[in-house]
Amino acid sequence: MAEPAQDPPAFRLFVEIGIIEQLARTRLERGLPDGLKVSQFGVLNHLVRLGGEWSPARLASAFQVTRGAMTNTLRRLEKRGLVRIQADPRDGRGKLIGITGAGRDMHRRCVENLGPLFADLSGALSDKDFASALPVLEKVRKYLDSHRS
Amino acid sequence: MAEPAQDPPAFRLFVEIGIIEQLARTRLERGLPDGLKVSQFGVLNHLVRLGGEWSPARLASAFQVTRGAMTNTLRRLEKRGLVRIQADPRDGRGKLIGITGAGRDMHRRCVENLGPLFADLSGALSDKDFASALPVLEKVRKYLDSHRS
DNA sequence: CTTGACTGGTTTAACGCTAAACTATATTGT
DNA sequence: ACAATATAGTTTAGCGTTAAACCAGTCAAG
Repeated sequence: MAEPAQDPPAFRLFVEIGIIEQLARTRLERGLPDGLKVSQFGVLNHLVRLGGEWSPARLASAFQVTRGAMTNTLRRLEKRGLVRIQADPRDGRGKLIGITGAGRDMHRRCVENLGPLFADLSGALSDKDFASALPVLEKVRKYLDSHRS
Repeated sequence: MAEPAQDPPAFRLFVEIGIIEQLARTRLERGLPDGLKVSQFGVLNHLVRLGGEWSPARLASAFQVTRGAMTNTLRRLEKRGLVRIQADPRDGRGKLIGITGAGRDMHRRCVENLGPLFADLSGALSDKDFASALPVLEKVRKYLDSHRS
């Protein structure tokens, strides 16, 4: 049912990645509370883990999406009261994004809801499996990131 | 610039996959002739490699997208004359998709245009690297595929 | 037969993403 | 100081995707 094995390994890797991305996204989204999207949870998770105030541009760069996409994500998060958007006092063009208390609560709920899903996955594959694939993926990501003409 | 290392390996793997999918898709699309999209090239490649006539439902299942998405992709391919859509003589509901001569030509042009990109990538990573990540990704894909409640 | 359940394909609404154009503010070089 | 350039954020158009509702044709059990 997958792609023919005659394709070169690099190509097959991209095909696998494309399919997994699709399946994982819809799967995660079904587990996220209140219709929250993966992109929105990603930003919340980022802010909770790393803390502090982030400009939209830095967030866009961290997630490798366009600034337009980040504008959209942040607007939806703000509309729910999950992040706070202020003007950057040091740069008249800039804004600063911080997480709110409601944002932290929502993040906690997300992590709880996602727990069983990752637990199931850990039954099928070990952390070692995941860890063995990570270095290659990081290399691919860094290559694509730096060589994006 | 990526996701914090404190997240569990499975989570980090999904984050990497999400970012790579995005970067790879836009990168491939810039290399594809005449504004062809990755999803459209995927179907052409499938038909060229495996040959024969395929129903939209089988194609949707092969690529793990909804039938609605495949309807859309096939309509665009047909509008360009790259595939042929006929009624299935054995099933009044079904259709059969086949590639046309123009479709084969387009596929050849795609492969030519994509050549340099994959050549560059082979400079940064070996086939061995790709091959080492593939088994884990296949396991993840199969797990997500079978357990999609 | 005929009813009920299933499957194939389409359509629509809602969302995410990119690319490109645009405004406003910073920064750099002369 | 000033002009040219770069950066921050927004907006719009276009495409892809899912989910859900829908119609038409198939198939199996009474």
